[in-house]
Amino acid sequence: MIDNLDKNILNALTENARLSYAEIAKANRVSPATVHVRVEKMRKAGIITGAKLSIDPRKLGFDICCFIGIILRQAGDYPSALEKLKALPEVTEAYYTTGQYSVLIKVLVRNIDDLQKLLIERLQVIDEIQSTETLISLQTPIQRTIQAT
Amino acid sequence: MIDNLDKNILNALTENARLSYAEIAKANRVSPATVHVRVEKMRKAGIITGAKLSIDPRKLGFDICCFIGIILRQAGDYPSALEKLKALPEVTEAYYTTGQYSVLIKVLVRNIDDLQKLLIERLQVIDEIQSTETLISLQTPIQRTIQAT
DNA sequence: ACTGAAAGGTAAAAGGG
DNA sequence: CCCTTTTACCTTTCAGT
Repeated sequence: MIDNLDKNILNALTENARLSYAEIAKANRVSPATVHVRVEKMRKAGIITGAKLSIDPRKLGFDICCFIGIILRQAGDYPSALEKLKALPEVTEAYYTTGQYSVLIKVLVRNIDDLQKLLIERLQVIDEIQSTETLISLQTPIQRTIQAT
Repeated sequence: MIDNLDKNILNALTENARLSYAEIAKANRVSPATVHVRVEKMRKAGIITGAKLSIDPRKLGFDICCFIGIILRQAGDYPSALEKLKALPEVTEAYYTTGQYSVLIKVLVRNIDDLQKLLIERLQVIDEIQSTETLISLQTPIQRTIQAT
């Protein structure tokens, strides 16, 4: 399926997506054309889905990161609740989960006031939501990508 | 601090980090060199922290994504617990949080067996950890970056 | 399937308004 | 502060092995 060269290319690019194919090629003693072919192959296979710039949300004024565990009234409420969550730009991630909560979302907001408004005026008014539990993230000490092995 | 051009560049690149400066320049009716200067400025300011390849973990055999809420025995246990969590490659994210849990981690594993082994043999044996609660993510319907506004 | 060379395009640096 | 120009490098393609 994927060999060592593929893995090395993936691991190099997941660290730094703007690394040139030429440099990766040199490190792996192959030609830049080969790196190009491999990347295209993995893109077509759906292994590589894109490349995103990493930005520091705090530098853009989003000082608060938190997770909100959402408990829905009924399991069947999930699709319509999701549509309403998608409409909130502060919600950057959502996970449909088993366990404690039905949905776990990650939100970025500018300050505590914005968080409070989001919770009271835009989340808790959603009919499908029974209750929410907020976990404010004080620090993000680990942030990395899975290594291809 | 940052103007509209900066914001447009950020939003374009957060969507697709391999977009060429020439294309961004054309869309904003400025020269490619200007885009380059702005990007460098934002990199030096710490707004842009890097670029990462997005990959599909399932295509690499990591079929299970879950969040684990960790309750520590004592608040002071955090630094040493964190070091032990960093040593586990399956832990891709960690958040130090207020509320329900002390630490929330995101883990990627290949299958249920690996999850069970991780929980029992490598997490619950950590002295600083009092208890854990696992939320298995069945689906990730929202995954996006904050928009600069 | 990889390589090497060729063509086109892009990034980065320098100079001018 | 932004533009144009320039140079060097990079990506991408294709014929050949």
